[in-house]
Amino acid sequence: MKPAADAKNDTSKRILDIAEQLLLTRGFNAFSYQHISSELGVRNAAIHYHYPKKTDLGVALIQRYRRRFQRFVDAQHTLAPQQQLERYFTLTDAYFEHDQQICPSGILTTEYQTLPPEMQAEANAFVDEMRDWAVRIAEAGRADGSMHYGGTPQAMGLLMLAALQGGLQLARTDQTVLPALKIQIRALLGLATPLP
Amino acid sequence: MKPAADAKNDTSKRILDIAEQLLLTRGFNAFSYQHISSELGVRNAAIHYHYPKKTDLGVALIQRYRRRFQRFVDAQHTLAPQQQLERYFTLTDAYFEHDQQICPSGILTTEYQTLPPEMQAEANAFVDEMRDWAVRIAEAGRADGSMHYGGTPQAMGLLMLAALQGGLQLARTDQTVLPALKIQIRALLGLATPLP
DNA sequence: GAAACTCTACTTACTGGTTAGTAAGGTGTC
DNA sequence: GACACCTTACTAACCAGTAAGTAGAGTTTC
Repeated sequence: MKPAADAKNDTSKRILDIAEQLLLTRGFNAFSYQHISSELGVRNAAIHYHYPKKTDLGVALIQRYRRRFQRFVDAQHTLAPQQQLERYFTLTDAYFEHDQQICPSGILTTEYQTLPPEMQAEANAFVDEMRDWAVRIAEAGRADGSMHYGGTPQAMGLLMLAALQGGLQLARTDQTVLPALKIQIRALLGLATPLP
Repeated sequence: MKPAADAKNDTSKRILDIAEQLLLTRGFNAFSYQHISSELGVRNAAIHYHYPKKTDLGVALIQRYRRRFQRFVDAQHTLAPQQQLERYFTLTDAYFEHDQQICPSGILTTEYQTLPPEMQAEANAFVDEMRDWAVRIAEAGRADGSMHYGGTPQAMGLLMLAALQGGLQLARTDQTVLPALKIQIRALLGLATPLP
C-alpha cells in the first residue's frame, strides 16, 4: 500500500473538485483560496502547496476539463449524430441541475479579459475543441441525411454551441429556458423529439 | 444656467459610463471603485457620494440599460421584422467592436449567483424584456410571411437571444464567430443577406 | 536494528496590497 | 447659512502569496 502517494493525489483532486464547483457557480474572480481551504478543512497555505499560484489552479482546471471532454467525445464516436446531439443536451442539463452551474466555456469567455494569459491560451484551445465537436455533429447529421438545415455545418455547429452556452446562463433567471431551447434546436434540424 | 445641477448629473453620468465599460469588459466582481475614481480623476469617496454602495451602482447601471433598451425597441416598432432583426445584429456587432464588450445579460446571468438580490431582481426584469423583444420579432416575421422556421416564435426568439449572447462571448476567442452566426440565423429564418 | 537522513504534506505566522465603506472636514454656490 | 460636491484620513475585512517550521512515514547507512 502507498498511502502517501494516494493522499497527495486525493487532496490535489479534491481541491480541483471544490474549485470546479466554485468556478462554475461563482466564476474564477469570485472565489478565493479561503473558500477552498475552509471547505476542505485545511489551512490556506495547504492549497498553495498543491497549486502555488491561483493561475496554476486555473490552468489545471481547464486542462482537466479538456481531458474529460476529449474522453466524453471519444466515448461516443460510434453513435449516430442524433444520439450524439442528445448526449450534448444531457450534458447541458446535468450542468444546470448541479447547482445551476453553467458551461465552463461560458465562464471562461465571459471573464476572458481578466484571466492570466496562461488561462486564456487554455480557454482558447478548450473552446476550439467544443466548437469542433458541435460542427462534427452537424456535418455527420447532414451527411447521413438525419438532419436538415440551411447554411453550413460549421455555422450550424457554432450556433448550437453558442445557443446552449447562452441558454445555460439564461436558465438561471428562468428554468423553462433549457427545455424550450432543446425543442427548438431539434425543430431547426428537422428532428423528432426522441423517445426515452 | 445651472452649473451645480449639471455638474452633479455630469459626474453621476460619467461614473455610470465608466462603470458600464468596466462591467462589460471585466464583469461586476472584477472592477472596483478605485478603477472608476482613477479613471475619473477624483478620490474614491467621491464615487461613494454618488453611489453609496456598490450595489446601488449596479442597480443604477441595469436600470439605465433597461430604459435605454426600451427606447431602442420603441424607436423601431414601425420597422419590418427583418429590419428589426438587422438592428439587433448591428447592436450586437457594436458591443463587440467596442473593446470586445459582451451583452449585459451575459455578464449578469454569468455572475448571477454572486450578485446582491437587488441586482438579481433587476437582471431578471432585463432578461425578460430582451427575450420578449426577440420573441416579438420572430412572431411578427412569421405573421407577415417574411420568416420561415420550425417550432414556436417563443422558442425561436429565445434561441436567437441565447445564440447571440453566447456568440458575443465566444467571439473573444475567435473574431469570425459573429459574422458566421448572423449568416446562420438568417439562413434558419429563410432570409436573404440584406444589401447595404 | 537503531540512528541519521530525506521527502511529503501540511502548519503557524506573516507581508503587502486591495477591497468596500465611513466619518469628518473643506470649499464654492445659491 | 444651507446645500451640493468633493477631500483627507481612516477602518476592518479580505486577498494572493511566502517563509519557516513540524510531524510522520519511508529510506539509507553503519
